[in-house]
Amino acid sequence: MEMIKENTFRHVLDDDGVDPRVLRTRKLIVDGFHELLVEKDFQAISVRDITDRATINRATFYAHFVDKYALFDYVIARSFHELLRGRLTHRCGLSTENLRTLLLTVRDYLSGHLAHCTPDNQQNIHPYVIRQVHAQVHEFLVHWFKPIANDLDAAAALISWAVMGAGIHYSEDQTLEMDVEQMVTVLTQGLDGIGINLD
Amino acid sequence: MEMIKENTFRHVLDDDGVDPRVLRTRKLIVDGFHELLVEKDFQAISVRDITDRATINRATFYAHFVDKYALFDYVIARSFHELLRGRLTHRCGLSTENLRTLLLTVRDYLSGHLAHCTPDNQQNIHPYVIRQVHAQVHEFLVHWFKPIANDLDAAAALISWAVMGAGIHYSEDQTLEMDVEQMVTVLTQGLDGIGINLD
DNA sequence: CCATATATGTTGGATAAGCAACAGATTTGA
DNA sequence: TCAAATCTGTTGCTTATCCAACATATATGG
Repeated sequence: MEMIKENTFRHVLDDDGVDPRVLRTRKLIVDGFHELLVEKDFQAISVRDITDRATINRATFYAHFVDKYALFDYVIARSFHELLRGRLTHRCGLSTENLRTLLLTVRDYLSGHLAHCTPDNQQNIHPYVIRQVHAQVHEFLVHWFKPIANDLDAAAALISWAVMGAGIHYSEDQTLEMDVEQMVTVLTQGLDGIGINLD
Repeated sequence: MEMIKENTFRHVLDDDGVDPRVLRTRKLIVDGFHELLVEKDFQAISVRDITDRATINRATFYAHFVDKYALFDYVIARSFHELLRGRLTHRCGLSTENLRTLLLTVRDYLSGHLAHCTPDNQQNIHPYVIRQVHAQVHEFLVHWFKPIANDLDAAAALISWAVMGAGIHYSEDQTLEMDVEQMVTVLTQGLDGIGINLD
C-alpha cells in the first residue's frame, strides 16, 4: 500500500488493472464524501467524518489522498470527465461537434454544481471547481490536437480558457441565452487561422 | 483469514468486535446474492455469479462460507432474526405478548418469502427456509426459558415446532384467518401445565 | 489563561482480501 | 461417446486494509 496515490491523477479514469480493493475503497470514500457535501459545508467536513461514513479506516484514507482537498479535486475531475465522456459521440477527435459538446458540458456542469451546493460551499469551493474542470478540458484538447501537430500548447491553453470563460459566464447567469453556434464559429475560425481545418 | 467462518453461526447478529473488512465483505456477498435470487433460480446461481456481483474474489467467498447452501442458511437466519428483533417490544423475556409476536412473525416471514420467490425457488428452497427459521425460533425460546429453569429442552422443542406449524399452515393458505389469541392460549395453558406461569 | 478535548498526519506490525494455479467433478455439445 | 469448457474447492504467496500508538496542531470551554 505504497503507490496507490501515485496513479491517482495520471489519467482519472484508467481503472483497468487496478487492484479491486483499491477501486472499492475509492468508491466508498467518494460516495461518503458526496453524501456529506449535501449535508454540511466543505470546510466543516473532517477526514474522520468521511472515513466513518465510508466505513474505512482513517489511515486508509491517507493511503489514497493526501488530504480532503486532494479528494475534492479528484471528485470534481472524475465526475466532469465522466459526464463529458458520456456526451461525446465522436470519441477522441477534433471536430466542431466535439467543440460544441465541450462548451455545453462545461456550462451544464458548473451550473449543476452551483445548484447542488449550499451558498457557503458555492463561495469557497467554486475556484477549486474551475481549476479542476479546466485541467480536464485542457487535457482533452491536448489529446485532440496531438494527431494534428505537436507544438500547439499555446492554442490548447487559449481555447481551454475560452471554453471555461463561456461556461462560467453562462452558468452564473441562467437568464442569458448561450449562442453556442456563434462561439463554435469563433473557435473554428480561430483554429483555421493557424492552419487547422475542421470537418 | 482463517477463522472467519468460525463465528458465523454462534450468534447471527453479533457484529461487535468483528473486523470491519469482514463485515463489509459479508454484506457485499449477501447483497449480491439477494439480487441474484430475484433474477434466477437458486439452483442456477453459481458461486462465481455471486462473487462477480459482489466484486470480491472467489477465494474470499470460501473464506466466509463453505458453499452457497451455507450462505443461503445464513441469509435466512439473519433476515428472520432481524425481523423478529425489530418487532419484539419486551426484549429477551418470556411473555404472552412475545409468544404472539413470534407466531405472527413466523407466518409473515414465510408468506413474504413465498411471495418473493419464483415458483421454482418456492419448491426447492422452502424446506431449507423452514429449517433455518425453526433454528432461530428455537434459539429464542431456549434463551427465554433459561432464566426460569435449565432442563426445558423438550418444552422448547415442542413449542418451537408448534409455532412453526402454525406459521407454515397460515402462510401457505392466505385465505385462512389466523386465530392468534386461541393459539397463544394453547401455548400459555400448556406451559402452565408444566409449572410455568406467564405475566 | 490554561487544561482538555478533538483533528491531523504518520508509522509498524497484524490480518483479510486478491490472485494465479491446481486437481477433480460436472456440463455442454459436436 | 468423447473432448472441451465450466464449476468447485484448495493452497502459497502478494498486497491493501486495519489498528493502536504517537507527535503535533487546532479548537473548546471553564
